[in-house]
Amino acid sequence: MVERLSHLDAVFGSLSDPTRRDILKRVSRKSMTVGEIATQYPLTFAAIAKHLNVLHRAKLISKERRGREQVVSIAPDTLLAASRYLETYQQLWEHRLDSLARFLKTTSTNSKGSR
Amino acid sequence: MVERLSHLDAVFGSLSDPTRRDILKRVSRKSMTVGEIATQYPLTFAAIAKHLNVLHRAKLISKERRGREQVVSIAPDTLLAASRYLETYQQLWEHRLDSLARFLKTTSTNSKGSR
DNA sequence: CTATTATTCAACCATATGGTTGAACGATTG
DNA sequence: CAATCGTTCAACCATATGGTTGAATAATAG
Repeated sequence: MVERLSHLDAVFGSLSDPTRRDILKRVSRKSMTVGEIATQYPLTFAAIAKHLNVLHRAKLISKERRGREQVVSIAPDTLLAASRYLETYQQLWEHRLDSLARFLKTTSTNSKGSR
Repeated sequence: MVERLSHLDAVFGSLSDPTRRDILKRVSRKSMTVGEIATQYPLTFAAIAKHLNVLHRAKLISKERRGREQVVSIAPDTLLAASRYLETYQQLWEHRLDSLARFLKTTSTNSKGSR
């Protein structure tokens, strides 16, 4: 099921860093080991490991040990939840705009161009 | 069109705080003054003003002076951009899952009636 | 002009974050 | 077992963040 809502802190916090978004992009195309990921950036191995921890705590990725390597994969459900969250806002303001449109329509037929 | 990509840092960073998400929720229903918003939280006026600044820099809200008050409204386009961004990830992994499904299908027809 | 209301700015504090280096751990290879 | 490869952990540093209080500004009311 969808996690407690405060989980969104971690999800959006993770997404606020460009390196982490880039890691997520790469991993969403193809699962990669921690080492493979680390070579793609001008940062230390440890820095990348930290970013992966952040993504893991937010449940945006999953890790699976394969021999001595650790394979990182994307965790689609969490992204879906975040996306759904933003959609609710869209619905809210779309509803508002609709209401405004209706309001303008009814008042313009009613009023004599006041204000 | 859609803002420079580093803008996403600010957008997701803004969304990572529960107070700011709540402000956004309230404002998405109805435009409010800074003062009205501030009374809704157990924080100082200044703290709320800071949160509004963060949201404003991320272009998630807009402010408009009305007399001595400042009216805060939601800025739908930015939310839409963030939502679209997450959707591209969904598409990426959906594509991956589709590919996997096709792969499994073709390999099973190749083999001798497995399953 | 003065007072009042609404908001912003500035200085400060505590904690979180993103980065580093170097040591430690876990699994495989010889 | 020892050596090695891949990864994690710990300590540390600089800067960012979220909060406070108190002073300063902006617009209206008297």
